[in-house]
Amino acid sequence: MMNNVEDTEDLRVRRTRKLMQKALIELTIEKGFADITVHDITDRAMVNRSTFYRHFTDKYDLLDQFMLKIYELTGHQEEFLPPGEECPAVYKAPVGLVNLVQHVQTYSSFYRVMLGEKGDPGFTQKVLQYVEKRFRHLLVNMELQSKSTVLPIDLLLSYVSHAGIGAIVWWIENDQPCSPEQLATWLNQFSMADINHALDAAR
Amino acid sequence: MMNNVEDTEDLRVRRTRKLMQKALIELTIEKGFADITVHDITDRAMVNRSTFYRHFTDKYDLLDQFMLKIYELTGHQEEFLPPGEECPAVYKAPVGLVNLVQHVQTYSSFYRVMLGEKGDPGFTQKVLQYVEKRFRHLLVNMELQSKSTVLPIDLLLSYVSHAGIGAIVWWIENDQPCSPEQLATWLNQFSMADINHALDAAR
DNA sequence: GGAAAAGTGTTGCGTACGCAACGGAGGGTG
DNA sequence: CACCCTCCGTTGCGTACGCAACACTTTTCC
Repeated sequence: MMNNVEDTEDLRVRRTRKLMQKALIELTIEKGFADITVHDITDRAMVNRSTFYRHFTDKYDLLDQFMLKIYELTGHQEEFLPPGEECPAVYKAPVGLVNLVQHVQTYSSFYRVMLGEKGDPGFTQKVLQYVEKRFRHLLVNMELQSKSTVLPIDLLLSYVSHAGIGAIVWWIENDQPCSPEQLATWLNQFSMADINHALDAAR
Repeated sequence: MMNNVEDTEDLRVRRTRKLMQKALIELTIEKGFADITVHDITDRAMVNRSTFYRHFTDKYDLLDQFMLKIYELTGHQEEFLPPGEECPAVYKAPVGLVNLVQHVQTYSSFYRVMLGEKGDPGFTQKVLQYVEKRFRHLLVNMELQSKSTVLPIDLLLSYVSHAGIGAIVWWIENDQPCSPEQLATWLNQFSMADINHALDAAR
């Protein structure tokens, strides 16, 4: 039991989880995350309540497993700036970032709620932590993290992470006024500019 | 096995059937009824193919079971004109008719295909036969069917049934330009006028 | 306050379903 | 013709799930 992340070949398992995730998303949009009960979810998903506990410990666990999609989408961050190289005037946004923004667009109603007042603070925190982690990873790949001695690196990370979430929030609360690729490109430009600016200051 | 119409308490059974009906509707809209295979349906519904045959003999059977909804919606035809009474200028449409039109509206994309060139002729025939049956039932309730000796009653039934379908087709192919209640009222007015006219001619 | 109701989390047993495999009927392509 | 491929329809076995019931905690309401 509680075979959490892994492959789960059985069609019944995949279907059941999909139905419950779908129910969670719909219900979150309708009444906010806090007011949702396990009974609500299983009712909507046409699944017995006991089955819920075979897969998840609670609704937060279900939410976490939904977030795995984000990890998958951004898991392969192939592209990064070669060390010491100047930033070109026009960036092509990394594939992972475009995937992420497209994913947000697909579930925009859900994210609008979850990142807002009727959402879950823990969710926002987890998203922030993951974004920070990705940025930290990026800096490691750039082999530049050691140079930054003047400006605290954690300040920089918190800064760009919150900024990225801010851009996403603006985007979904204004009904995605630009394409995902456009937003991803801007996000990439701004965050890279911030990072490079911080590194310049540190030199 | 093959417990066709009945209650089917088990949640798994109801869910499985619902998922397959949903898949059928979606696929019909996407590629037409003729091109759908059992594999397509089970794939979309996230159900094993063998499970399909536990519930239905083929896709036509699945389609038939979807039509049961129509029978349920129109099953209780409470209101009908008292015999010999004059038709009032403004009708209130029968509940069953309003329910039917609302149901068509809910699945309008599906009916648009099914009643059109990419649909199934047998489906249209079944709808027509059912509508005829309802009209025949109505005439029996009005206790007026015996009076019609000049005009063949089957001609009248075929006339008003096809006319009703025609109105529905116009309605869904023009994106429901009026409310279901409005359409139901018109349908009721016209068909009742036709029936009474035929009866007058027979007198 | 105290009772009723709603929500959580767990259990054993029966069953609907997934899986793999089968044979068979078209239906195109060399 | 033989060959492959798709789709159909069925079967036996193992398993995920539904159901009912349970104790417990938290909410709601008079």
